[in-house]
Amino acid sequence: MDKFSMRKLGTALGADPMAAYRHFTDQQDLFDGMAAAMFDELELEKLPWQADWREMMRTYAHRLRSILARHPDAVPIFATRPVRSAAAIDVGNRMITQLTAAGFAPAAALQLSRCLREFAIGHILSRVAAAGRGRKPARDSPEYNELAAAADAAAGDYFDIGLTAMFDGFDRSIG
Amino acid sequence: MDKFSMRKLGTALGADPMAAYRHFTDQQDLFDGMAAAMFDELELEKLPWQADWREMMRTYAHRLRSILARHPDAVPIFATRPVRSAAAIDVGNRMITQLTAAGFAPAAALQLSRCLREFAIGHILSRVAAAGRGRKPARDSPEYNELAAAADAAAGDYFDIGLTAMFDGFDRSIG
DNA sequence: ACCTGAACACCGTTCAAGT
DNA sequence: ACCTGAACACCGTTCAAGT
Repeated sequence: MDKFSMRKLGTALGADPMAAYRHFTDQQDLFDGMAAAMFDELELEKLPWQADWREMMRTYAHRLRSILARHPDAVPIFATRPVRSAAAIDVGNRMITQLTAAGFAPAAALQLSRCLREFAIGHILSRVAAAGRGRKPARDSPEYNELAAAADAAAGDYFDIGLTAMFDGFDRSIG
Repeated sequence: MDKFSMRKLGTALGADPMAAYRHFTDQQDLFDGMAAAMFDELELEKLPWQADWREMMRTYAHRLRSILARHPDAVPIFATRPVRSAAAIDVGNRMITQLTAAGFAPAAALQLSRCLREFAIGHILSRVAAAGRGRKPARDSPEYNELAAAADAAAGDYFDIGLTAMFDGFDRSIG
């Protein structure tokens, strides 16, 4: 698959190259729509809102990660724009509500939710970025890739470890 | 300032539009160089390697954030590629060394350093992304921006709070 | 050996002309 | 009212031709 373009989108879907402009005013507008559509994949109704706040937030973060992992080419698009769709605002509000009910001050609840989202996005972004480089010969110094591979093997899948650290750290602010 | 291009880079520096190709083979190659140059701004020799591991990691994360904040247009470029420069490898090795000396298992040291970098990049990326949208009228629903602004005011600068949470969480793995 | 600029194969976006 | 495709102002990259 080669690089995305507005023209290719239309032709790939069997329409004329300008067809996208009949649905979106702009490339930015289309990208905003893509980010909102990815957020919708969270299926907010199915998130465990009634569970313990750690399980709720953990499930949210893991689902976000797996959505982004399914669309690696769209990760940079998702990561570089704030999503302000109805679903995004809804998820945000529910999270704050549940976290404050669990004992967090409103500001701390907001901070926790943001830290989590930022960590998840940074994490998947680095995974996608690293994956995008594996192919090339890297004629300069092939040792780097081996070193990176060895490091990856040693670190394993540390996403959940990072999440747990965040939870443990924020947990202290409840007492 | 309008969008970057290889041609504009040359002309902006008083040379011909193709001048960049005499120094870099590619746009990717130039971007890799930019990311490495930003990493060099860390001035690794001046990091507090001998300090407590928390202070060391905190200083590293804050310096990384302020470097990226100084170059907002380059943040997406930095965030979407792994930096494998000599300075980057050096910083990584020193961090692992100091963290293991502080009592972390090698794998945990690697995980902590990665979680921190990913959180820092995700954090600054979301700040840059949010800042890039403030200008537009947002004819659809101006309330979103006010809501976001109110939320920002309530959350304040929570970067250090996120860092501290990570530290506290990983601290438990030492005992 | 280095520099230049024309040329190629694309882009995003607009808009007059068709139906 | 919707669709089409030509046109405009760009891109990244290559490469023959100059010096």
